[in-house]
Amino acid sequence: MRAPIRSKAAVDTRKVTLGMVAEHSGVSPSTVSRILNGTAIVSDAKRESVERAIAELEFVPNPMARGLAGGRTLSVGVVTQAIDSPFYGIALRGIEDELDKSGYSALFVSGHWNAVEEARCVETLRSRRVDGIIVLTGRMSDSALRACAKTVPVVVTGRTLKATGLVSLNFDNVAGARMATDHLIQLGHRRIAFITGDPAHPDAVEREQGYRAALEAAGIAFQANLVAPGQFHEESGRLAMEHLLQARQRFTGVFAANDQMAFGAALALHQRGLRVPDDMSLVGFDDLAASVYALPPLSTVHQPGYELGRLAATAMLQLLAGGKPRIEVPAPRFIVRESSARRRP
Amino acid sequence: MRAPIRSKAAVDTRKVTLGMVAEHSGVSPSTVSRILNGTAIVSDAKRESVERAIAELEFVPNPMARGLAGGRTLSVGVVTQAIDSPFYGIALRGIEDELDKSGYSALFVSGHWNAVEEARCVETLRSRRVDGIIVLTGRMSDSALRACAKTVPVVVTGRTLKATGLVSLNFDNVAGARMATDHLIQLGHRRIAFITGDPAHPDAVEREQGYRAALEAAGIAFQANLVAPGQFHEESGRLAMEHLLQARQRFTGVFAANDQMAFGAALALHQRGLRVPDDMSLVGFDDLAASVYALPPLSTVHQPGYELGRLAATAMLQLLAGGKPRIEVPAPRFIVRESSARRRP
DNA sequence: TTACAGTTTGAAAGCGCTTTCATTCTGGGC
DNA sequence: GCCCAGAATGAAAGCGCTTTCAAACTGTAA
Repeated sequence: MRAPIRSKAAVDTRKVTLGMVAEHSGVSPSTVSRILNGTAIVSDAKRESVERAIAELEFVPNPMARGLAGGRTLSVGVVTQAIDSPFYGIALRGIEDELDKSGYSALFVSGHWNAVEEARCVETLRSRRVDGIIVLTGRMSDSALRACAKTVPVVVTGRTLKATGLVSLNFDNVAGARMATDHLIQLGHRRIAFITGDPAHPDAVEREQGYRAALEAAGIAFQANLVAPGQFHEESGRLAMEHLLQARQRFTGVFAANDQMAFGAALALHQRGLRVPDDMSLVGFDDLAASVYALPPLSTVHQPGYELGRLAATAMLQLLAGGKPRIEVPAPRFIVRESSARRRP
Repeated sequence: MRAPIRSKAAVDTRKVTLGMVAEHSGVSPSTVSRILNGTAIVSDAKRESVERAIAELEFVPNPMARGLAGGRTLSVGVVTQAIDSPFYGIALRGIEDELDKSGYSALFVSGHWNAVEEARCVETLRSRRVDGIIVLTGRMSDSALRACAKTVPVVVTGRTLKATGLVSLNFDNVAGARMATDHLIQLGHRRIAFITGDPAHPDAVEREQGYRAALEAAGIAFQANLVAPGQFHEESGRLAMEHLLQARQRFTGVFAANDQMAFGAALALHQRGLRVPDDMSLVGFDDLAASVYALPPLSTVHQPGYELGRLAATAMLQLLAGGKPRIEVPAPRFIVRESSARRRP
């Protein structure tokens, strides 16, 4: 550090220690620590003088020392699948924002949809002594998660799981998928194709359930050949659509288990010269930021990614504070845009 | 990962300390530390016995203790703008991947395109004692960055800057923008609109330079009223296009300073019933993953986000190792897809 | 006034690791 | 056979903070 302008405090910020603050304000280190952490009652006089010293010296506690001594690191690990995923990205932001408010910081690691890598991620986080772990969906087994929760607070999204030290936040995928399918049905569609997500992913299974439930409720027979397998990414959506089209199935609407696949499907349609929604209605799931700008803008189930992230962080914070979080996940909403239209007579 | 099967070591991993390893293998803690860090020569016999003990006990060094004692944290901070940005997201992944290989981990913080927040981010990172800081573009002044580099190694993208302890990786935006514009010119377009990025952002300025340079080289006069200001996000692109259209300017091609704005522009065009590329050619910049799935797929300048991230991380690693990184940033390439076509006679 | 519960405070012992510094071995060179 | 440079190792002092534990007060009941 060179010419830090700030007048008095040309002090090398990095080197100001709690001890110096103590000395500067004429109290013991213990007292400073107590004030810092609010661990005990301290007379107003001392508190004030210490606070002044902290300000003057620009003291910033060293998180490592804190962590070493106190056993807490004020950091929480977040296991995501891909840091660049459009859906998880926004959730990460929610987590970051919320955690930040409480002075915690997030450590992101990506499992890349791979149980082994995910386990490694958790190890990494544990070795970094994070105070808690947030798992965004992920591939690890429920039991692994439970085991993990034995030693460190865990918040997991995309599952419903009960255990001590473990909070799960599950979005109602079944209801969401049902809304999407119902929407198509209400527009007069009867032959509705479905592009699934990766079946190893609970979200995918639940969304298929919703699709089937809607069909059943409307008295439409489920047809296995109207279901094409996808992997939740664009290319798989394109391929699935391609597949559906090649199979010469007749259908007028498609529900893709997420928006990314819907984009891929839209491309396949475009390449075949089919127009959305005139020739084919298309709906997705997630309501990514990009869906508003899809051509045509995509009708889809809104999933509050940012909010979900914030809620997960909130739950973690409560867990860390020793509470029993009661978190309410927002209900799904269907957003009608331009990719779905009444079935042409 | 299931039940913690591993026979003997049902030991609580988190509690195995270097001291225990020392005891277990009959040497002093110093020796264990030396082996761990390769700081000195140790007889083969001891080394072996220590390594065995480490394996048996499943010892994992505590990063906090290491950090406290040794002054290194094996973590590098990354200042990004928005963790959910499609472009930066992929770069983050590159950074993560590369760092991971060397046992470092990344700490991401988002500045949200705001110099003040960014400064706070840097503070946070410093207080966490990261070993180095990678800044993805960002808003801070060059001098602030230089000052920062005095105390901790810094790698910054999106600028060209010389200083000790500071590496800058700049992508050739001018050349890229020129390629995009040239492409349109070669297709016969003469009246080419440009949607700028946020002028506070160097990338934006450079891309405009490239646009102008291409025009000039082709003997086309620059027209200020064919330039509409954007902010690098979709909505601003839509608005800019709207603006251009309303101004009743005549033009047959549009170059948006990034893909996100191109998406917005495409939507505006769509809403006006104008077709791409038949009525209007559109090109972008960045080559986001989503651009392949845009309708029609977007012609754009490929920017190697992942690679850029990896390179930044590599440079940081070299800096940390005390080297003088010589990093070569890949040259821009133009990717022709379907959003651009020969101007109709 | 004395004793005692309750409240503030400080001293000191770590947290788990790195790193001097000193010590014990080596093996040559004389 | 003796002395010394150099190699291998260990002892111990921190790194900056938290957290007992005990000491020093405070006020109050007897």
